[in-house]
Order: sequence, then C-alpha cells, then structure tokens
Amino acid sequence: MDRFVSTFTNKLDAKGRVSIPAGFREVLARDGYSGGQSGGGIYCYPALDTPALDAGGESLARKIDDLLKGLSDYSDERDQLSVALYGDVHILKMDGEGRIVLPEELRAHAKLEGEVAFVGLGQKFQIWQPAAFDKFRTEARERARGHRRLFYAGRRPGDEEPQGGQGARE
Amino acid sequence: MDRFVSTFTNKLDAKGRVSIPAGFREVLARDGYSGGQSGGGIYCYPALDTPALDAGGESLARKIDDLLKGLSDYSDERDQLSVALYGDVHILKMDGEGRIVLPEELRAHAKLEGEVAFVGLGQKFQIWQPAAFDKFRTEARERARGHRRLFYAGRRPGDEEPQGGQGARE
DNA sequence: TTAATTTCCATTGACACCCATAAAATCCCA
DNA sequence: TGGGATTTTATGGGTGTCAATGGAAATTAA
Repeated sequence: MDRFVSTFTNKLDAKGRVSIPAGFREVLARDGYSGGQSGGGIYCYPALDTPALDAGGESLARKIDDLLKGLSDYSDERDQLSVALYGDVHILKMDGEGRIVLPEELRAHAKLEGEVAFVGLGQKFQIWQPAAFDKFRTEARERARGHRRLFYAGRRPGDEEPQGGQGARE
Repeated sequence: MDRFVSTFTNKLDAKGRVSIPAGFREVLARDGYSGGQSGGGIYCYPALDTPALDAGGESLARKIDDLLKGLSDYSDERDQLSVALYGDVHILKMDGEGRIVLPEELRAHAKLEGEVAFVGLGQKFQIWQPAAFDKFRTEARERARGHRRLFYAGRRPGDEEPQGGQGARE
C-alpha cells in the first residue's frame, strides 16, 4: 500500500495517546518516516475547513512547500497561507508501540476525546471525532453522487453501473 | 478470462469469511493482485446507490486515483470526494484458501449474512445479499424496458442496449 | 520533590495462517 | 463413452501472531 486508505477508529487514552492504524504506519514508513531526530515524524495540523486534523509524512510536507513556492515571496497571500499551513503544524513521533500523543491544541480543534477516527485520503489522512465524521461522510457521499454525473459524462448510459439490469445471472 | 462475469453465491461463515469464486480469483491475479503488503489486495467499498459492495483489483484502484487527479490539491471539494472515494474503501486480502473477511461496516451496508452473491460486472464485481439482488435485478429489468424506448429511439438499428446480451449467463 | 513525559512491559482479542474434510469438476483410460 | 481416479473448490475449525490498549517504571522538566 502506498496511500492512506480506509477508516479506522482507535481509543484515545487518558494520556492523550492513540495508536496509528498499522496500515497507516506502513505507508508512513514508505513515505520516509523516521522516528529519529534527523528527519520526519508525522506532520499534523488543524484542517482549514473542517473540525478535523490533517496528517501525513514527508510527501505531505513537500506538497505544502510546493504550494507556497507558487506564490510570490512577499505577497500577503503567501504570508497568510504560510501562517495557516505552517503555524499550527505539530511534528508528532510514534512511540515503540506505534502511538502518538495528540497535543491539547490539536485535540481541541477536532473536539477529540475517548475515540478518534483515522480517515485515509490517499496522500494524507485526517483525524476526526467519530460522530462528526459520520455526519461529514454522509454529506460527502451525497456530493459524490452528484459528481458522478461528471465522472461518467460522455459514456453511454448503462455503462459501468449495473443499473442497466441485464447483468450477469446464473 | 480477463473480466468478472456471471454470478456465484457462497457462504459467509461465523468468522465473516467468504470464498471468492475461483473464476474471479483468476481475474484478480491478472489484474495484479498481490497479497503482499506493497501492492494490492481487493478494493471494496459500499456502492453509492445500492445496498451492495463494489469490489475489484488494481485497475479499479487506479480508476479512483484518476478521478481525484483532476481536482486541485487543497480544495474542500477534493477532501470531500476523497472521503467518499478513499475513506470508505477497505483493502481485503485473501487467505490461503482464497477467502476474504468482510468487515462489519461492509456487511452492514449490504445487509449480508449467511450467503452472499458475487456479481460480475466486467472491470469490477459487486457483492449482494442474494434476495436483494434478485429483487434489484427484476426491477432493473422493468425499468430498462420502460426506458429503452427513450434511450434508443432514433438510434441505428443494431445499436441496441450497451450491455445487452453479452452479459454473461451461466 | 512534584509534575509531566517518554519508555518499557503485560494483557487481550482479532485476525492471518494452517490443516482437515466434503463436494464438485476434470481427467483419463479401459 | 462410462465411470473410477485425481484435482480443484468450498467450507469448517484450531492456533499462533501481532495490533491495540492499559498501566508501571524511568527519565526529563519545572
């Protein structure tokens, strides 16, 4: 696996620790995660538009860099984005059991307590309060339904989806 | 065989396991299935519009990737679509006997218990509760009959339904 | 020293892996 | 071409392993 996929719910203990799903740990390892001082760690920061946390490894960090490079050096826009993207970033490292500690600031933004949901989004993953995520997911599905029309535009009706009906039988 | 065709019904055991039809396993193997960590596994997620599961191999995964590539990186829209497309995906791997374990979330969406039907749809396949699929299939036929006039009016004769006959039967 | 982390160890339970059996399909040869 | 022999599938169940979790010990900070 080389991208974050699927959703897992783990427990946040009294010390603020939570296990990173084993599958995500593998992706992070491939992405150049190094617990050691030199490099990596997990990049984690409050999502801009939702009560969730964005998180990922080196490739996510590089991506943010690239995004900023595109903006001229002394623009207001760049400054604002820099603050928004870098200012709240926390670099988390895993303990021997693959757990991280979520700092208070991050927990507060996503209103985390008790249980947290890890949601794979391909190149990065998000951390949600499970109930909030359920709601968000429902809306996301609605919208995906709408977008599907775009995806399949230009195809012949009945292509791809089985709705055409005469699918297989035995 | 290089695509999923026909319908097979297998048993879901007490551990939530079910055998993938041997024919489908072959297609998956060709599609680059690799039990190993690096690559594939079977991609499986709740269908958007029906109480069924969509499933397939690498080519299905790539298809999802392609859909997301078109979206700008840090848009809210992308996050939502990512959730709908990646967040619900489960990566299932087969055991030595060619079985997969269906997680509770997936079983719930399709109301699976006891027996499950594997329905080949060419590039991917679906997993249904057998009774629900029967019902769906007959209703789909009704609808198809009703709409056919609209769809194909004015077309060249012989341009019949897209999926029409070649839908495998067994 | 007291509080707060971080590291280490123990428990639990889910799941991957292994072997066994039954049913079905395929082969093969008289 | 019929039917026994062989191989493949499907399915059931035992068991070892690892992920997730809880808590103690050790280290650092204040």
